[in-house]
Amino acid sequence: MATQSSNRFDNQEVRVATIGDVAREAGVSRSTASYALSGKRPISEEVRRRVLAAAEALAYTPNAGARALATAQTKVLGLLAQFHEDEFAPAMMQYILGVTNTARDLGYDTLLVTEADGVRALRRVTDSRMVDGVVLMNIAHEDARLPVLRAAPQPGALVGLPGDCSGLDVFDLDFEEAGRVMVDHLHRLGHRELILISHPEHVVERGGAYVWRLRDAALERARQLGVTLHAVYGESRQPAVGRLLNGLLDAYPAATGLLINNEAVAAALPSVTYARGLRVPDDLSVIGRYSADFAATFSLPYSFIESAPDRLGAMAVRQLVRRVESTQARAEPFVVRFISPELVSRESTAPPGSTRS
Amino acid sequence: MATQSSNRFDNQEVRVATIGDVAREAGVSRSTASYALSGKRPISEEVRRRVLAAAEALAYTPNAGARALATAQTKVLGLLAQFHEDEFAPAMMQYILGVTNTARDLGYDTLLVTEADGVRALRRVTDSRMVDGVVLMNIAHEDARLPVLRAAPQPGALVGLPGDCSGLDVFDLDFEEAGRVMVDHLHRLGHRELILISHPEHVVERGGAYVWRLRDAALERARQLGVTLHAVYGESRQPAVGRLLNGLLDAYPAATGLLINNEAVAAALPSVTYARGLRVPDDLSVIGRYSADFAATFSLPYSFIESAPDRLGAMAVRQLVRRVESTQARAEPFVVRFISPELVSRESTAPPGSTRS
DNA sequence: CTCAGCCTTGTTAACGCTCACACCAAGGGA
DNA sequence: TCCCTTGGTGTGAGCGTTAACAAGGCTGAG
Repeated sequence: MATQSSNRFDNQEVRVATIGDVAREAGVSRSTASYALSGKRPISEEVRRRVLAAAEALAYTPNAGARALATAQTKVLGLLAQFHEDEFAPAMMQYILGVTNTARDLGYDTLLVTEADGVRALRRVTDSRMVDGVVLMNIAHEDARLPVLRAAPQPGALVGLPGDCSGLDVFDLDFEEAGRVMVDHLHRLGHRELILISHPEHVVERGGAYVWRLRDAALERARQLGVTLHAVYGESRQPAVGRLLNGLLDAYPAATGLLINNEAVAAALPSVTYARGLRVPDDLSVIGRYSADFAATFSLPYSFIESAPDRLGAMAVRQLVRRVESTQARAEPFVVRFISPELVSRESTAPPGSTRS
Repeated sequence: MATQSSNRFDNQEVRVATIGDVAREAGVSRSTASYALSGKRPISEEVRRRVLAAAEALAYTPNAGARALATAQTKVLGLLAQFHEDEFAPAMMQYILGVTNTARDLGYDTLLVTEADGVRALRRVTDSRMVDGVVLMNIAHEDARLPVLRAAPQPGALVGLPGDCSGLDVFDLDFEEAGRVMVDHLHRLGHRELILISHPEHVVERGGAYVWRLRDAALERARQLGVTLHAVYGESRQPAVGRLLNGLLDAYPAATGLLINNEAVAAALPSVTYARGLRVPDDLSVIGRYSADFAATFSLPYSFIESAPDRLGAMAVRQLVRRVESTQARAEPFVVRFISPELVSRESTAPPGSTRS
């Protein structure tokens, strides 16, 4: 179970090379070594070679803490995500990867903070100057973190739309348009009674605006088109999801289309339709809202609105880094950008067949 | 689209309070303020109150970079995860949360590094002293990062079993035992022909030992028990997964049990069984291997071996922090710990019914 | 009365890096 | 001839924090 061999920590700390060591090895001053490495002022070819060789030989890597102290830049971005009880964590992964990968491409590392108390977490990472900027996720309509962010010395970017965007760069899917696209699409095919399943009610209570943004826009469009739309809260776990779906299909036998603004419900739907002998799209047309990646990994055969989590994460990071790196960019007005919902066809919609009932 | 209001970065940097400001405000020296805040040496009640009040009034938070430089401790752990093309990212989320949450409980933040080049990433975060220790995930049998980790000045912990554990703390599910438990369980119920679906072949080629560890142990046990076991590679995406499953069920009509060591395949199975009119467990017994959380969110109705990602992440972090914080703990021998596979019943197994064919 | 020893606080030197400010030599224009 | 520029390099201060060392005042024992 446990090896008896002694370990590499037995002998005292191996001292790692500093820029002073590199300078000595190359026979120059510390600043010359620094400049040769950074290229921030002209250095003779001869000296530059010697410094580079010395750095290579000593496997020199600048000490991040020291550099941060001297430059007031950490080259780290904070990523604040909140995972509430009962939330659908797996879908989050795509957003996170969008952020970490883009950050790295731009030369930044990412501090992932999943602390439940988001306000305290944000205050901690900004006040301590651990990060040059922050990306906030899981934005609530009235998000308690926003006042803290606005007062922070570092810039920040949001993935998700809050009630008040002032003083912030905001990126989100255009959920209103997504709702309209869903309704339009099925209306055009001839559907006249639809069901829209959103997230669980507690998500709304927590201020998850994307729920009502899509729903209200869908309801409005349905009203304009004379389509009946039953908008209901969803569930995020089994067996509640299954019960809910069966209950809805029983309650609205004339509904011929299903709109799903909730990954967990979409994931649960295939089992239910198969169990009930419903054919998609012959008996029931379905449109979801998630990412292509998510669809592929979870065998979701439905047409869907691409939620583009990676693109959103990337956009937020790019704007954030712009502000971090340029005083000029810092002074620019804040932006609120929406990604247009794109309907990806998986052929799960068709003109309504005979009524299901 | 963009507000015209000027922003808070227009005026120059708000200088944030340093410990010097706190000291001045409290009328003491910097070191006294430091000691009063850290409690590392006795301070009179009177002075301590003054310092605390000053710190409070100035909203003082220690500068992380400066502290790191002075103490040679960053209070940050690195989490190195590699997301290979075509890998099943969502299942990763649970492991990550296990790490970040436990780290935070112990007073550490987490630097999430998802860079494709894991060796370079590891070298960067350790050499630059950005982190006090690292947790490595997605361990390959011959993982190129391990030599780097062994040579690093910081301790590290692995989630996943490499070929050579020397000089490392390792935590993993006991995949061998998991394979045996699966086979034993179905054998006891009377099954005599089973199919085991693993990960895609490229996972094995990349050195994903958990694939063959479970498989080989299952094959060995099956041999001992006189059970026929068809072990095959899986797929991780639609529509390949569906094709694979259908193909297998056609190819082995006498098989009455399915063992699934692959989240993506498990997620895809319900659609296939429903489509084929197969009842679980009446016509087919199924056992998966994933986490309870995963099962709940993805409506997976199968009995499964709990893979306990959160527990593994937490164990790794706890051991890592022990080593980071205590010279004594550093000198202790390295450990390799396996979590025992626990079979969680969802009643998807039963004695074999009439042969499916 | 003196001095060891404790309690409390201050002084100062790091930690490793960057950058503003010299400084020097060589070359070119007036 | 002198001065000014320009290219190349060194010196040293400072980033904010900690901690080793020093030092003062007080108590109590001899």
